[in-house]
Amino acid sequence: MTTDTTTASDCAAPRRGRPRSEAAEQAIFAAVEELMAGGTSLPELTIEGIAAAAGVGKATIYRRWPNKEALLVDMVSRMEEPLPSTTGSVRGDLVAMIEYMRLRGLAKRSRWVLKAALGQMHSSPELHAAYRERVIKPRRQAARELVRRGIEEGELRSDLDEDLVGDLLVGPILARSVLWDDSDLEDPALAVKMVDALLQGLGGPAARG
Amino acid sequence: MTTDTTTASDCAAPRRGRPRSEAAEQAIFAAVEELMAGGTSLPELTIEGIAAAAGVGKATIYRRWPNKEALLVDMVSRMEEPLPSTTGSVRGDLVAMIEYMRLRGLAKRSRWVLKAALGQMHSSPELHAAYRERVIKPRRQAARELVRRGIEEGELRSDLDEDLVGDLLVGPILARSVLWDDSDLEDPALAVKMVDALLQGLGGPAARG
Amino acid sequence: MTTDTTTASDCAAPRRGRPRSEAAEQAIFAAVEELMAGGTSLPELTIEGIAAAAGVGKATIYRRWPNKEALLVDMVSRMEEPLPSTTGSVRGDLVAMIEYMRLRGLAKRSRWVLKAALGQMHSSPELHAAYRERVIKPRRQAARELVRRGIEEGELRSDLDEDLVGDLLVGPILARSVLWDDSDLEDPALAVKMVDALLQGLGGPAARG
Amino acid sequence: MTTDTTTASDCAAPRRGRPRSEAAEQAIFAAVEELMAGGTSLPELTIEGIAAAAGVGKATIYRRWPNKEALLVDMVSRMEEPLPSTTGSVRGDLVAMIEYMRLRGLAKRSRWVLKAALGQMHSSPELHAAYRERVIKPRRQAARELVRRGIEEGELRSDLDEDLVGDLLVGPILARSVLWDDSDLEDPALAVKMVDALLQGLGGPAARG
DNA sequence: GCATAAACGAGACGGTACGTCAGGTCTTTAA
DNA sequence: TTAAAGACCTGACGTACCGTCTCGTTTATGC
Repeated sequence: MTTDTTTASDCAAPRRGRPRSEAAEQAIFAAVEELMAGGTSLPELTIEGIAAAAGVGKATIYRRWPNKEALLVDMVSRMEEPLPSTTGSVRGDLVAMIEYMRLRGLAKRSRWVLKAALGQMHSSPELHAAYRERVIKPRRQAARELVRRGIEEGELRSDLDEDLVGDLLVGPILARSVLWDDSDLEDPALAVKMVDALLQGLGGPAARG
Repeated sequence: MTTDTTTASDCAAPRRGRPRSEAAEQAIFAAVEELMAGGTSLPELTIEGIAAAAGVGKATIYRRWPNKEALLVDMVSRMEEPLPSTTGSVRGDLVAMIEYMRLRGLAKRSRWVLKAALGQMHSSPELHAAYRERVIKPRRQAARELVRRGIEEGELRSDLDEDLVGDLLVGPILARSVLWDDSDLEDPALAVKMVDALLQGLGGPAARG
Repeated sequence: MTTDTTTASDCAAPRRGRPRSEAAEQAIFAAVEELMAGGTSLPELTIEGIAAAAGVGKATIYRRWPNKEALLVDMVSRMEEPLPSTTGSVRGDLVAMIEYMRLRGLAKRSRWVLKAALGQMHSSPELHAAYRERVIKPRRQAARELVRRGIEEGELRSDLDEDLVGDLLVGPILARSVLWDDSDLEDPALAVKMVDALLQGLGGPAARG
Repeated sequence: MTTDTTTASDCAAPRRGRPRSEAAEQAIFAAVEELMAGGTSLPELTIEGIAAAAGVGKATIYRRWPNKEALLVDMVSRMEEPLPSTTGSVRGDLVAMIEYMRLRGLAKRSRWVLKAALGQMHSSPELHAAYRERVIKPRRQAARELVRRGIEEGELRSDLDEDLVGDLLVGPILARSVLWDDSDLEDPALAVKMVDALLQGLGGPAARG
């Protein structure tokens, strides 16, 4: 999706000519953030505007990403930080993971990028795939890993499909952060409540009896 | 956002001048469906193209909706059918609701509209609000209603926030239908599995003990 | 070019149905004059605007004239007043004719119509012809008549083509009123100067000797 | 009104960015001529059509001229060739000047442009001014110059306003070429007849006696 | 050290779609 | 039947961006 020149710096070929300017790249990222922070909606965010705001030629952007969406996905995947999954118990890790997603959904800086990429990703199949490959899949993978560990350690039921359990855990927080209002994320105890409710089940006395 | 002509059909004023053509409206809807069915991606779906496919002037579209997104949201909300919430037990109703959403997510005809509106809705706040008001809110409302009934009848725990319970039930299926792949919806027993897992809880012997 | 209904009011047929509103016609004329007086340039003068300003439906205009230009030509030809050709000497009549054209060129009310029609008349051949037939031809005809009389009475040379003499007399004042600035028409003695200069000839001593 | 690129070719500033394509400019001019030659009337001559015929984007036209009229005025002023005022006697020069205007009025290639610009120039004051400044004023200036020379050399009367004399000479041919029919220009001896008639005067025996 | 080669800013290029406006026609209800 | 109102289809308007392509300049390397 993006060019390999930056990551593949250890390439054997000598790459003659003037190297790509790192400063330009940073200026582009900064311009996008600044524009979005300044109330620019996503369709209003044009390559032309980014180039102008960054003091950069349009070709300098197109040399790095084939289109606006690729640039955004690239920005998103760069913002992904490793899950802080280092806690002891599986329940604690689940809470940590959901809390992490809650905070990301709340964070002003990353929220628009998240929503943007999610929103626009349906436009083209390849972008959709790229986003799922680089952002969603790792998260689901981490969730599944956690679920597997929980099953092994007996903290989670073993008679259920791992993927299903993973989605039951991750789905609600994703829906709240992406599809609905931001106000639904403000409760600091949300992660704990969610995990506990899910672990214990929603059934009342009638169902439990 | 949308025209009042359909809802305000009981208006007292005589509405002078030539009335809006119902045929044109249907032609527009049909053209959108046809184009999307024909592999047109969402940004490729232009007002100009819709007008041409419908054999209609652009102004006839702009007279009804201010932009493409409003047209899509309108289409979505017209496709909304009342939930078949007529079953006996609360668990049965929950299954029915989730099954309904699963089928809607699978249905070729409505899926792209759903995704489209969801995807593009982040572009402008007013559209976002409109979509939430006319599509999401009713669904959440229905879910909450069901949850309340479940609590009253003892089928659901009474010590939890109703909204939270509603989201725990609705979130996973929404995430699967909107954010992820369509292949995750193919299991016909999915709704039953989800509801039962949620009601009984995900906790294993360690947590339960 | 225009409809005959107004002039042919003595038509034998009973003309069933609601008769055409004379008030509407006057309102249209008034609206055009008002708009033009209000600084509306000619391409800005739209049928739609006229109808709105006159409080009249567009169809009411189209029922009378096929297009904007026809309406203007009709207005021009209605404004044409008979030449005051009642004076004694031919020289006096020539001066009167040119003075009449000078005043028409200066008159705020008729100037824009004159220029408008002249300007737009090149757009379509039939309009061009209509304008020439109803406005230009009568003037040239009157001028030629005058020239013929002048030749008969010995006040004008008889060895020249009548049309040429007519144009030599009428051309300069027409050019000044239509093609050039309005400031060139302000001299009240212009008509006398022109006619006398033309009658006596522009040649100086060298040519005359 | 027009771009400076052609006239200000000696500009000191480096003119950054890709330079404007001379080929595109020529293609535009050619397209206009071709369209007009092909029977397109002036209001039918759209920017859209010109761009299509020239194989050029609309923006390429709008980058150079603010509207259709400016483009036409520019074309007219580029077609202006220097008057062939090199003859010996003042009378000869006058004949040459009027003959030149007669031929321009007859010339198929320039006639429509002339009429077009003259016709449309009344639409907007700035265009009117531009046309007068770049086309009409030079012609009148040349005529006045000639008149002054004629007065000095005694070939023209010295007791008349120079401007008036100029208009008496130029007005008739202008009226014939612009306002009236083309058939009035066909006589090859027209210029000589006009000048001689004007120099000798139109007055007959009665006036002369 | 000096050519080579690529990236740089700027901005013009051919296009496409935008949302608006007006043209001229047609279909309502009211007079 | 005409009037007003206003919706209809058509098509041009002038603008904004798209993604590509020159320009002249700058900046690294490699001969």
